[in-house]
Amino acid sequence: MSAVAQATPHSPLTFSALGLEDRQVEQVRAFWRTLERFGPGVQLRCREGQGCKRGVIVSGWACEMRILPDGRRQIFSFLLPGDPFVIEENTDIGGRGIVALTRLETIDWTNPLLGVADGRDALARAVEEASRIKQDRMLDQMVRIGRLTARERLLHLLLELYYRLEAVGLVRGDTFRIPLTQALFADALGLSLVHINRTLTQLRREGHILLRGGSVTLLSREKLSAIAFFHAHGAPPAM
Amino acid sequence: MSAVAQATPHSPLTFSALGLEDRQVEQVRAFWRTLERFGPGVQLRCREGQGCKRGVIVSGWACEMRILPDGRRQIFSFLLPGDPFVIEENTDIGGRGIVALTRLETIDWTNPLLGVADGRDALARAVEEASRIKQDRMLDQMVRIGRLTARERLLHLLLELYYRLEAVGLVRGDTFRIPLTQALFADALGLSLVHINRTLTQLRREGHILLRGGSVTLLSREKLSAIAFFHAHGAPPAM
DNA sequence: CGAGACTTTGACCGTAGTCAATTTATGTGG
DNA sequence: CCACATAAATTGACTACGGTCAAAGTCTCG
Repeated sequence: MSAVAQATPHSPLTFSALGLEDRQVEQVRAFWRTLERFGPGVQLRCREGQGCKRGVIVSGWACEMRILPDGRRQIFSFLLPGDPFVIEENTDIGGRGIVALTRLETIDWTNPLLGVADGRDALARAVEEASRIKQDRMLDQMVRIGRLTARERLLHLLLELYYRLEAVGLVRGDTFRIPLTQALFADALGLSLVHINRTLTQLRREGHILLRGGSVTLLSREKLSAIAFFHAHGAPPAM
Repeated sequence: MSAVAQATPHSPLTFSALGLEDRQVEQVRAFWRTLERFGPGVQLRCREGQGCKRGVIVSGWACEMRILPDGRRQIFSFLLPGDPFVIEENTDIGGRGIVALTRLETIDWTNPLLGVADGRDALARAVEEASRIKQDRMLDQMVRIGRLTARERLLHLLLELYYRLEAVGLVRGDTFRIPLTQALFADALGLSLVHINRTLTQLRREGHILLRGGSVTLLSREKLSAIAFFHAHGAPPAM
């Protein structure tokens, strides 16, 4: 419970996982000086000439997406508090953009911790692990849009978000805040806005979910997981 | 003229012809001792207890896929000669399996080259680059199955395979060998076998492609790329 | 030549898309 | 606190892309 932990009210995972010692607090302060803020809809970009930028989401949501020349969009993944990300230089067509979905805060994790051998290893390991889990989620996303039905896709995505947010302490009971419009669901799941609406309505009528005013509640995650073939990734509780 | 793609058991090349120094010959021999063969349909697995296995495809095709409990399949990517791959321990449900689609030859790239400083760096860089490009292709795959129509998906995938195979010298003119059944196309593109068949028939009738007996010809890649919103990855010709 | 795998075709169905209008938040300035 | 503007959600009518089922035709290879 150091000053560090208190400085991250929205993101309990990021630093506690690193086990920083007191003498490293100054390093962390430097870390926080790299804080950046973005408004909803803003695309994250890296400085001119720099190869790329590596950061971590502190608060807010973002997404990785591509836009086709004719306007179709595909969202690849959602970035939640605690998630590391990399912005590539090539930000335009054919690439992958990162866009803030809410007010967003990020920090840089490349420079400040250089030289802190211990923290660096822990950080590297944590980021590597996060990267591995993210790859798994990319595969989940492909299965969703490639082989699941609309209702399965929605439930599968909601379950993923539930467990990711739970891991960073952003779930209360069975409920969490979700700043996604139905248009964003559509672009993430490869469906039309209208069909998302109808499927959500159906799921509500069947008593599977509650969804209003930016909050979702998943009733009986057990049952929903079975319906949507969902399996959680990351640190498995094993038994 | 890729050495990797062409190197086969029949290759009569002598080491002296390659200009290798004596001390390197043993390294290369060790390298080739890790050659493994798999038959079509066989799933690649790692030794018991080992964390994972890293290899490179020498000849043949494979794919990464997941199978759902109810039998639905999603193919994530195809592995072609020259492609590096990693086999994870957890090979079962919820994971990602690598399956040979043809007779397959692979080599290990972890042990043998350790200690060859120069080669190690080059190898590491090459694999890192390959990994980056593969990530980009994963995003392409998501756009395909999430936002493209059946005809666009097929053309987009065929174009990807064309350029990847061209890069390793496996294309002659506009034509290349493609060991994929229509069922595999279906599982890769999130469509049904029947619809793949109809779409292919249509593309043939329209004069876009030739496809018979395991060979494809792409007529006018320019036009097809425009239709399918295709952009090649990897070493960009830039100008 | 025969068995099995693969492809092709037809008939019909259903999930999801499109278009368009209406209703309901959400938010902002007066 | 209300009026208005805008974004988001909802609903209906209709369309169509793609799925399913089933049968027949081809190709391969032992």
